[in-house]
Amino acid sequence: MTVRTRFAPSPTGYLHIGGARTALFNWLFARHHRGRFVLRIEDTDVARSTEESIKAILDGMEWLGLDWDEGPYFQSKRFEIYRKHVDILLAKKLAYRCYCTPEELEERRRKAIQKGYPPRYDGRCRNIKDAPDMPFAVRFMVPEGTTTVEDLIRGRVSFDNEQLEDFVILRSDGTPTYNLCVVVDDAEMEISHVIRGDDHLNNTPKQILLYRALGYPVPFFAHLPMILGQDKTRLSKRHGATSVMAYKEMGYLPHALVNYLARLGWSYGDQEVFSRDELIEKFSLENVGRSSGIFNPEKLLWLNQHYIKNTSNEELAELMVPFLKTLGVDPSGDERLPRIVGTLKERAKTLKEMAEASLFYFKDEVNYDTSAVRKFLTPDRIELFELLVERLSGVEPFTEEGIEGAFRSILDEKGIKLKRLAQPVRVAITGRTVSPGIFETIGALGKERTISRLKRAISLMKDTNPTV
RNA sequence: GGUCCCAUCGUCUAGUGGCCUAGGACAUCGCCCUCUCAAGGCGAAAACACGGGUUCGACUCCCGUUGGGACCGCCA
Repeated sequence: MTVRTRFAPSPTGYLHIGGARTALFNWLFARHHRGRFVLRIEDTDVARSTEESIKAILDGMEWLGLDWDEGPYFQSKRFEIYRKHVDILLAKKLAYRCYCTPEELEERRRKAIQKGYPPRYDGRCRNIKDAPDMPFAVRFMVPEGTTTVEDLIRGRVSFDNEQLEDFVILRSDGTPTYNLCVVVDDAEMEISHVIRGDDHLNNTPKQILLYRALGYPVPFFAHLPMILGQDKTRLSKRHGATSVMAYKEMGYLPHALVNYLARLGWSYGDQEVFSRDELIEKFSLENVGRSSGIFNPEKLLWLNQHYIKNTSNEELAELMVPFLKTLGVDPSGDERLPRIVGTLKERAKTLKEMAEASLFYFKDEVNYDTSAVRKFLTPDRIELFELLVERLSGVEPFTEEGIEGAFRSILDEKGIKLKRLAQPVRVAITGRTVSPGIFETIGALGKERTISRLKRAISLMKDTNPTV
């Protein structure tokens, strides 16, 4: 049997963290088994579905590298197929027309809750005659008995059919509902494994009943635990960024998010870091946990930092360009970029952070931190700086080793510690007290710029009444 | 309210009856390294929700309690 999985989002918003993980697990399962991964857009709710949302979901999938083999299929274009299935059920007397109006149902539901009864449809239209002129919905006739879900993650879960009401499969406006569409599509698209969120477990018996009524084979089910926010409630906007694309904008690497999401609910011994191929190779439903997990942004951040650190300078240079541009820097043609990135990548948690930290390399005017200047750019270092300018000018080629040599020669002569010289120089060329290593910073900045910044600092120090 | 699911450090988790004095990772704290900040290294603190069984022996199996979550729509 070839494995076929699917991701079936409804386009009523962006691709969020929870959806992305569901998509990822389906994708991993399909790839692991060399099966097919299908994308299907569940847009039967015409009122709430939007084009932007479809695009947002596709963009998110693409960014994460979750490529699909078939689709996207759109349920809105398959209404005829669903109608046909409803007719079959109607003909087999496994479904019936219901003439109750939504208002009546709402009223009855309200009363039931008030009296403490379960708010369930009572099946009153089961045996009434068809009235051709009246608007109707179609309900599935739930048989008596027990329905058991054989879940690959939860095990065997049984439901008493009495708990299932005769649910609507076709609305009075002629559009089909979720439970019907999902079954028809999964059956027709020959989905072998339905891997989805825990929140669908309670729908599963209804769907199994539908598969049977329609004469379709029942697929395997696997219900993934939910992802919760810090307060243990279902992850939502209140918990901060939940849109996948928001993470792109914040400077996350797609694979960091993939790695993080994979480990939220799934594990492989003590291993935390997985390449894409490793994930595919090692993923299995057996190692998916059963309890819901809390989304932990700090661990994601750590993974992001880890991957930034381990990405090549060239690649990072390219990834950082859009972030620089939004900061007003156009680095195109600047050959220093890979090297600059190299000095920053050990200490950046996001691409955005890295871009911000790199600004001093590009701006002609150093943005001085006043208290740093006051503390480190004092007149007693003028001589040291002049000496450094002289030595640095003689360094050719301008390599890190050469730069360090220039520094060391001064330190030896003056009998001072590197600290004495490095901090003021750092302030002079970056404007602040925190930066990458001083030699690599100077190397990446370049000879001309370094010397001009040192000279500018010297004149600042000479100025008894400096304005910075 | 009814039904269903879940329960190991703050968080993600390892653990499938003796290997557990419960392991790893993030976060936290300390030390080392050091030109600042990071990174890195070393170390510390930190958990089997509770109560009953079953068993020679339970984190592991069963039951209950408690707690959390989901679903109960002519939403998906």
